[in-house]
Amino acid sequence: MSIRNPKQALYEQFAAVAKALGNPQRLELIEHLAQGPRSVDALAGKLGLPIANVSQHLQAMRRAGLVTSERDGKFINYSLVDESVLAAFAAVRTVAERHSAEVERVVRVWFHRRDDMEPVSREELASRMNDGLVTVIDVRPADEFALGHLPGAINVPLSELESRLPSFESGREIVAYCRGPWCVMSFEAVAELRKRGFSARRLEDGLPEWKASGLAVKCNA
Amino acid sequence: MSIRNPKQALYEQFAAVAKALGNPQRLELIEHLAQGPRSVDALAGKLGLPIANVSQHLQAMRRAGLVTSERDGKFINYSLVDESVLAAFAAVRTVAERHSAEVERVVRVWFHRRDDMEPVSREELASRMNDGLVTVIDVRPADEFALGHLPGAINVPLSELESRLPSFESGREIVAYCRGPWCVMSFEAVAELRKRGFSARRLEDGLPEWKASGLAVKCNA
DNA sequence: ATGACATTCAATAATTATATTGAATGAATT
DNA sequence: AATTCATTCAATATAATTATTGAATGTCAT
Repeated sequence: MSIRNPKQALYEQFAAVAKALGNPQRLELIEHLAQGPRSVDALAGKLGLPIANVSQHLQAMRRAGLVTSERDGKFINYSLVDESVLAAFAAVRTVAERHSAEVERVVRVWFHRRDDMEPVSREELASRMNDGLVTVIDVRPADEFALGHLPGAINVPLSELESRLPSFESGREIVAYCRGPWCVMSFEAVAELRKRGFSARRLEDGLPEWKASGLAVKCNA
Repeated sequence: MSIRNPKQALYEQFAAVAKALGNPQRLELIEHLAQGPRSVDALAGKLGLPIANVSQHLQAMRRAGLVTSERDGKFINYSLVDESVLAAFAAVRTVAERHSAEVERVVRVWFHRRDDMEPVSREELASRMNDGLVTVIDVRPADEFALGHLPGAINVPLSELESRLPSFESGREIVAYCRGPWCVMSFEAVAELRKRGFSARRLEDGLPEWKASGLAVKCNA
């Protein structure tokens, strides 16, 4: 590394952070890490990528100051360094959402009509849960649910949704949530539920954002 | 480009935005564009880079949806697409500031003691300006000053600071600002002023943040 | 100690990013 | 129409990123 002036040195540091965010796999890793600490192995399983590859990505993120790691027996658990990483991800997403026609197109093509998917705000959901007016389903896999979920939510992994449909009260509104604002699982759940005649909506964003806004989270540990 | 699932497609879009932020030159361009629209030529002059190089960076940013361009005669003026780009830059900076020991080191080495450089908040400056208690100097070059500055600020480009020192009232506090939170010019101005016995501080952040927070801006155009 | 397992390291190949150069384009001026 | 000037394009060389493979490291259980 050559001698630089301070301005360049700072810009390089900032660019290093942005660069660490500048890869689709790493963003997906961040979304998973936003749920809580995870081992390399668990992350590799979730993303369907080779372990060595995930390890390299995690190390790159550690170098940039996005994640930290801690050994726990045979496992090494990575976690996000703090909420500022999620805030940066969100800010990047905002730029993309506002300006990239491609994002709009993808959302529209895969999720049909955007207004059909108008989400429930956290505040609205919190108050309707208090009044007992709504069934909240967490469509993430069981292992992620166990590590933290909305109090009162029931875990209905997407793969089990169809088989568990008969157990839902038909008049009652259902709100689904998953990992985050662009996690496809809650979109798919809502689409499926509506096809079967249920009144269903998504929660805005996902569990990490719920947690970040100071609302209660329950955990099975 | 291969066929992807929607999740991958979205992550790729988000990553493209982060990637466009992931280069020190481009970040510096963003800081300049935060002051207002600029031509390729003007930007190249400010950064001291070849015009073709700057043109390529700007095109990369345009592809990612960070900037737009508009022809004005011989010139093509680029501008930031909106404040969300600055918000993303700020979020990235926050991650870097919190977690990168290197940033801290650079700041400390070049700016001596960090607490010496405690900035004035926008609110505080606004009220003290109202009371007429403070001299506000804009240490950016004259061309940037002309395109917008704090009302009541006087333009003292860093290069002219020394020769204009005698014109400053010695009892009065001086607040310096420049392009943004990490723009070195205001740090240097404050250091110089203090060396000469003046009471001087920096404004937190710079002009774009002042503007973004809804405070008035004056312009010579 | 030995084997099992999670992770990292090292080496490689393929892809992508970046800087540089000079030519091409397109708008204004003469 | 010829010139000037800002910008872009095209071609190239260099460097950085990414995925992949298999070996190495470190921890736990037996």
